[in-house]
Amino acid sequence: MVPLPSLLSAALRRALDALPEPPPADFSAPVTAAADPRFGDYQANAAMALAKARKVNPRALAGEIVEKLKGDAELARISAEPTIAGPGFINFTLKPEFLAARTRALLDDTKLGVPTAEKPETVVIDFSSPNIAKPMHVGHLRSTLIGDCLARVARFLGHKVIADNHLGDWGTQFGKVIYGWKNSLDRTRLAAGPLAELVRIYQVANTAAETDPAAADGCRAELAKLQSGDPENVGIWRECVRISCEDLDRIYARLGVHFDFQLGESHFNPRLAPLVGELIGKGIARESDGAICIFFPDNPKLAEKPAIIRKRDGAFNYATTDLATLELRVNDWGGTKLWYVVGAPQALHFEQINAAARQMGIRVPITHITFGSILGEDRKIMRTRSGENVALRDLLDEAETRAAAIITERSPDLPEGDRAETARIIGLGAVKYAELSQHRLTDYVFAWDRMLSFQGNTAPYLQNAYVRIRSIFRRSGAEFRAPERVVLQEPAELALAKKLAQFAESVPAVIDDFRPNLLAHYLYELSDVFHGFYEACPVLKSEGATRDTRLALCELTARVLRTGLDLLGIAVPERM
RNA sequence: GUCCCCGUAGCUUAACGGAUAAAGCAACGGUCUUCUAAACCGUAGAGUGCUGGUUCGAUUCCAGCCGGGGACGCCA
Repeated sequence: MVPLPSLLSAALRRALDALPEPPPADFSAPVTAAADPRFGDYQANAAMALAKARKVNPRALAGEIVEKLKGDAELARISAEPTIAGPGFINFTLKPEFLAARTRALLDDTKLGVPTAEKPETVVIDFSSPNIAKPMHVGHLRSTLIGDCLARVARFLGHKVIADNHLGDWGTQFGKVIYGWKNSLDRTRLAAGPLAELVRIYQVANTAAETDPAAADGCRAELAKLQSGDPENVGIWRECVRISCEDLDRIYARLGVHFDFQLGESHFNPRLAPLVGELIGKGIARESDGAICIFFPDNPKLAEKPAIIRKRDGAFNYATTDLATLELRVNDWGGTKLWYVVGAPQALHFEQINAAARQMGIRVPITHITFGSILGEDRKIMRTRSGENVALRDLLDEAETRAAAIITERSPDLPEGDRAETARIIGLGAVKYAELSQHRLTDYVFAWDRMLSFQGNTAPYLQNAYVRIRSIFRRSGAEFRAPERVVLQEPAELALAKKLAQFAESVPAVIDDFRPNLLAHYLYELSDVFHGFYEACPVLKSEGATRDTRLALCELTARVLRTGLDLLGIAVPERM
């Protein structure tokens, strides 16, 4: 199904081409949803843009374009006669009959009007990427939720998506973990809470390394032994990875986040030395101050910022692993787009990776999808080591607890057995929506009340709209059957039908600029319009075609809400 | 010092270069004998950090400044 803006834009293009002096083929003539209902439903600023280039009066040019539009039979089917307003806007108002037909057609479309990508890509998305041996905290939320949402949306649009969790399972911290394991492990605690014990021994070793040079040397020695393949240390490392992954799997299951692969940094270990050798051989990398570096003399911004791919002590690092990962994603997985949902502090790193990839002959676009920082009360970025930041599990627990309290208070009739599950859905939804509904580049200070709000522009508001619809269908006592015809009369019906048709535009917009908040915003508006419809238009008390139409609008709204929320990774309850 | 991101009502946020800057929270006042009041309606509240520039049109693009966050060779 072709989205409405595309249909209108095509008509506009035909009109432009019919002008005595048509604009060039690359002149873009987009049609967008009107900023204000008073201006109709859709608007085009092509006349103003074209008039600017030609230095003519925009309103006069708009008049010429509208004259051509009037002769367009296809447009006449969709829109009333376009009008000219303001400095030269061309405004379209959809015909109720057209909107009714579209609403009816959407009921038969499993994609709810969202067009499939014309050119399907193989997108490899790198997100979440926590470090092993540390519990996930609220700072991990952004990458995890944004990445998961982008993966869901890209998949829905028809792209092949490979979600990869690039676990930090092979770093300097393992020297400390192993040192701690050998010197201060408490087996009883390990049995009781494996991950907590790993964190504890890490912290003990870390503190020791900071104060006692002998302990610091010990940590380094354990790391060196691990990296050289010492069986005992490798065994301890494996056990740590197993413990951590069990914990991570639980939290991802709870979040409903899915990965196709979870290849940690360690996976690429065997490839690092050969890769560096090849890069030296090809003249891409060279020695500098004892380290092996890739220089970027052609890039002014990176001219003095080489990427170090082998440290002076012979060890490899982050950049080396990322380049090896890149090879796998492009050569073995056939990735045609690589997306990295990683915090803004790593911007320089990814510029280097991008530049290095080009020198290696990799042409696949690499996009670093940055996001703002989650700050602590001190307005400083939340870091894993600072300790006082909130564990992700605690946040989710608190979300469910608060949701459960509200359910008990407001919905005492909800069966006891359903309450825990409903609290889970609502609590988790609130947390996810709080994150996904805001612009990804905004920094924000973590606050419980912000993450756990259940009123206003929140997930429960959208879930409540869905629940109200489900309630109507429960009371109607009959399965929904799509009517022969949809007949739109009331303003609230028309408004809802228009908003439903815009789902088709909202979903692709998420991918265009990696902005889940655009979809969240659309779903909020849809819910808002629905609540207005709900107040104005009784469904079950109406009769005949009106009742059929209203039931159809309810059903479609429910489908769009369920689908849209699912793209955000948010579930819907049947009751709340 | 160089570079990157951010700066919008009291608070939290929204707005492909477009029309009178849009919501939520908090405040105040109304709506449950009528499909779930986690809802709806109404009142009040900013002219988008500052100064310039480009444009018919700037919250959006450009320059400088101020404020906040971050990055800048052997952490990841």
